[in-house]
Amino acid sequence: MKIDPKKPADLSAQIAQAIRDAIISGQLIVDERLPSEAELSEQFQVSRPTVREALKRLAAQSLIRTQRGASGGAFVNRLSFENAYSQQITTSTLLLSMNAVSFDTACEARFALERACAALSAQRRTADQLATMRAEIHRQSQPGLTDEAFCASDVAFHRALVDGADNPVLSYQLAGAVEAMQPLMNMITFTARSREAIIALHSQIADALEIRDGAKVDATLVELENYTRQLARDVAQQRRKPA
Amino acid sequence: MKIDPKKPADLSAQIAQAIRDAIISGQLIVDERLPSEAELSEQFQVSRPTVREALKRLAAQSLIRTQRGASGGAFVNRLSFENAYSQQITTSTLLLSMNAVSFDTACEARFALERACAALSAQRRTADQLATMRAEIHRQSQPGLTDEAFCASDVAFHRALVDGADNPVLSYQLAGAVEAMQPLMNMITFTARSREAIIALHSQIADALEIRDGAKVDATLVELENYTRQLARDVAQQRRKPA
DNA sequence: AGACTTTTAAATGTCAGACAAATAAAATCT
DNA sequence: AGATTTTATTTGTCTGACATTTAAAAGTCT
Repeated sequence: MKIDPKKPADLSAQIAQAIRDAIISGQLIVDERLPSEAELSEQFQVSRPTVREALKRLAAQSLIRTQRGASGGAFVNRLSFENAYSQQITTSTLLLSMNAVSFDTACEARFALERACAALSAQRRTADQLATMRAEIHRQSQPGLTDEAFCASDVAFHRALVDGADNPVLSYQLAGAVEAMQPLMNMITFTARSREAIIALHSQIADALEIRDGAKVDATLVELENYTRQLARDVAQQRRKPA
Repeated sequence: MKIDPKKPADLSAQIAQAIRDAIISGQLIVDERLPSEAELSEQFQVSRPTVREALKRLAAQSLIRTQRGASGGAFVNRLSFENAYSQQITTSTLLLSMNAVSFDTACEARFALERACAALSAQRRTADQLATMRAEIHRQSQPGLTDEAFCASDVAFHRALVDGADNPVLSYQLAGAVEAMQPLMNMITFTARSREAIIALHSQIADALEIRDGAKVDATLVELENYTRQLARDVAQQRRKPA
């Protein structure tokens, strides 16, 4: 683990990269303790604040965790799927908002990815997951539900669908796509009629999953995608010429 | 932008979160300059090193960039797709290696996602992208190619396929899945015969894309997935009883 | 001896003050 | 006016110190 002494700027970034490389390459394994900040500053020939800046960079990526006190220190973190989820969601959300990704583009990506899970989920979904989906459908049909609550339930429904594929890597990838769509979905106001239509499609999906008909799930997702995009177009149109 | 003075530990994390929230909520917009470190330390009533640790955390997530000198400072970064790619790849790679995700699981996810692009790519792929794919196929058939180079070309091929869908969100999501597979793929040694088989399937995919036959692309990807998983099984078997 | 309490040492968290280096704007000179 | 020098601002880094947390060691009592 060495750093280039010729490039004096961004020492903390170099040190962070050196430690990151050590973790990625397996030189540092999960739960292993890094040398103390004092030892690291001696190893890299920099001051402790510089080492600390490097460690904070790694902590921001959940690559390490720190613990105070005797026998404390910085430890290599097991990057859990949950940690990765939340990072992915933050990143995806910012990516969409900062790059002015259109609703259509985001929607297309989200449904394309979700359809990738359809067949697997039809094969493997558990009774529990199906029950979750039914429960969310029921919640969605409650009167007096706010748009935010409806959206949240929508996310939970699709989350259960994705989890049905029983592949953590897929769930992880989809988490970003589905959750990052929420701010965009929140721009849509769901009328009673549009909610009905969505709930009907959700029910169709649940029915298809119940009989493990992957093709039907896929087809219904296409319908749902088209309907969602239509709703977004309507909102855009109404904005253009308001009443 | 306030922090809780009652929880004295992890001040830098709190400050980072406060600034992060301000960025996500749109209070700080792209390319806006943050207050100087001195001003921030006064605002938050902490020392400059603490502020710096917070800023480094944000820099690690590419949320800000810093510039030295007069009229320098920390600026809100436009989170580009490219920045997000590399972070996603790092995260995905670590996620797979640290959680002992099986080859089958990763492979299944990767191809499921890639198949999600197949139909779109068949519709929209440009002549350029097709040419890239042909070029990579040609490279793959060169004799004396190392396994790493073959893998790299394989990634480039699939990258072009995904980019053909002309949806940056899809490309971003897929980047993680495809690239994170590389360390796992590198465990496979590609014999001359297996390379031939893969190249044949690649050619089939390119041919199908040329005539914009999405279903054929999809079917061939299924074949490729099965073949890849078979190769991995063979490697595992050979390891169990080595000659 | 064993269980409980106190002390101690090690580590991170935070602070204050200082200087170096880069950089753009202002001032100066030709 | 244009080129050069100076200056002020800001980040990057260092030194040294103290606070806080925590586990282990030492001590104490039963």
